[in-house]
Amino acid sequence: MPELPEVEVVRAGLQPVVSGAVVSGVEILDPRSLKRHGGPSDDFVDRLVGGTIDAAVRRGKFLWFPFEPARAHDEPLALVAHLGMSGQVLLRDRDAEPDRLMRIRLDVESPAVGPIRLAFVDQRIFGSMALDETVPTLDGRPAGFAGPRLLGSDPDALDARGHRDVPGAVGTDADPADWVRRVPHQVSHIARDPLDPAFDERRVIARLLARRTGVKRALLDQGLLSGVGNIYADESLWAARVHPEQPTESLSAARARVLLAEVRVVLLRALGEGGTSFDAQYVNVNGQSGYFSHSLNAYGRQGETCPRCGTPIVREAFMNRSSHFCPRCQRVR
DNA sequence: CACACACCCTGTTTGC
DNA sequence: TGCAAACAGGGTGTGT
Repeated sequence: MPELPEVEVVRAGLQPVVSGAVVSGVEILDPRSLKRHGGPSDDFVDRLVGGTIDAAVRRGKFLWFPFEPARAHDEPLALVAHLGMSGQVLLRDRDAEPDRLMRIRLDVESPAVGPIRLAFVDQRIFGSMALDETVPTLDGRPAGFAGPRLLGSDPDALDARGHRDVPGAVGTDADPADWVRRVPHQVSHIARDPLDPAFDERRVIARLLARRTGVKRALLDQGLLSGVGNIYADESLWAARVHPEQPTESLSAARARVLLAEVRVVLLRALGEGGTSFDAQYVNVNGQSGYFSHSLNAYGRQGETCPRCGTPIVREAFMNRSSHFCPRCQRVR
């Protein structure tokens, strides 16, 4: 469940369960799911067991759990999870039948719900878990979103750009905990996402216009802005009436602002519908699917009519994937 | 530094 | 029905 809304749905589902939870047991069923862990499986297990998870934090498509090891460590650690193309984190009873494609099993004692299992399930093994050191954020702002509820679920908390920035809430500037302003080393090169209160819109637009590539490639560059993948790139470009191959250097700042505004609208709408799901592969922590697939205007709709003008949506090969757009509404100009 | 591309993997769906 | 090919929403490393 790979893009920002789907990862946020998972994060929000885990946050109340993992906060303050003590890890009681870890089993690596497939070591390939630890490929981003800088050490052997034994090291992963040994350092995790007995420790306490502080929270569930997300930046873009990356999810991590700030973590206090059983024995005081010189540097704060984080358990980093990336879902890749097909990863899931599912909450299961410990005596439940194991999920067939479970790669990592984490048993925790949760203050909120008691003993429970976090099952890392991943068909294609593009996802991973890892223990990683953390570094302070460069701008001194919170490293990601760690709120107690789904991002965007409280309309009163959103500012004009769709940002949530509530003083005093976990994961905002007012939170004194150390982990709030520390980011896992392997996430530190990932840019902030467009729903992050610390997202620097002017700087991102300046960098976007300075590139010499197609605008969709830029939208997918997680070092420029994070959280947008193939589905939401296509949906945002459709909403903003921008062709995916529109050269970035030909965009006006005004058009770039409109595009980023549409990115936010699309991400927030998807959040409101629990994310996009095409099948059982993409589910929340309880195994339930979202509904945004019913709201798609371009993605996966090749041959069907554009909801705006009635022209058939086309699909074109793009970076080993596909772009879907309306050839009439979205022209290179 | 920025960009384009190859690569990593497996299970399910499709088309013959 | 059986089989192979196509397909899938990710990030990273490398070479230019």
